[in-house]
Amino acid sequence: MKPCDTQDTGTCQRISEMLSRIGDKWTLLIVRELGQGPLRFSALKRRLGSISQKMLTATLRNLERDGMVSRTVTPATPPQVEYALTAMGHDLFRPIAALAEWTITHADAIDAARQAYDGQRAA
Amino acid sequence: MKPCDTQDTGTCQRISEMLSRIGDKWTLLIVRELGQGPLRFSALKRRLGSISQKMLTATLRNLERDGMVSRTVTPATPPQVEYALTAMGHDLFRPIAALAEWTITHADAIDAARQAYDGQRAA
DNA sequence: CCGGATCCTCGACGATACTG
DNA sequence: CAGTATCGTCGAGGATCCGG
Repeated sequence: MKPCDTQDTGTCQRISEMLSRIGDKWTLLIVRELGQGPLRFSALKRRLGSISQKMLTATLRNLERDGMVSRTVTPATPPQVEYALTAMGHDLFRPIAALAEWTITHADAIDAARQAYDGQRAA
Repeated sequence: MKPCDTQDTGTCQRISEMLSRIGDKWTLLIVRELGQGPLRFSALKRRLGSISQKMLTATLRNLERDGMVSRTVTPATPPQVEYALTAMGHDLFRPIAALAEWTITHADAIDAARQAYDGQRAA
């Protein structure tokens, strides 16, 4: 029932690792873009706007290594590289969407809690 | 359907923020412990083993500020402080459990993808 | 027992310049 | 176009000491 209660420590760390990956600065945004269809490197970079090439490359490498994203090179001049979500990558959407929905429905309550907490400290 | 597709940028950032919080080094482990019942500061620290007091305090403060955890002080010598999940904190379990389940069922596929990726680079 | 204050280390991330 | 390499910054997190 609970995320880790019945799991051994290794499995729990695994879950935490997954959360860290998705919770990092760019993964969610990249997966979001690719969720709408394959994109080339530059197109992806343009859509994300403020990301550096370094981080885009690194994040894509991680996603590729974990089998979430496929990388297809089309030999040409200039070269073309297309990134797309794999089946597993798409699958990942479902549980993330659940967490997203939870966050949206609780956003007001969280804000209220923060204001209450901060207000109390000012006194 | 998708986590952020239909959401404005602010909401998407909100979701990312939530993922970062849960994905940080200690939050999941702490929430996991408190999910089984309230605990005092030292007991929590003992259970987590390798955490520093600083990080335990900081993480608990964040959770308290967001309304996920309640902090109850019992005046005494020595002082007693008990931490417990709030209703909202318990609620958080559900979407996290979904992600945990996903991770467990795909763990083997991810491992295989990593080995394939790493193996190819060695050549 | 609880937790604040301080110092230090280290990895994430960004900016820039360079290559096939 | 799609990267790699290098450098610098900054904050997360650990260790330790101190106070209520």
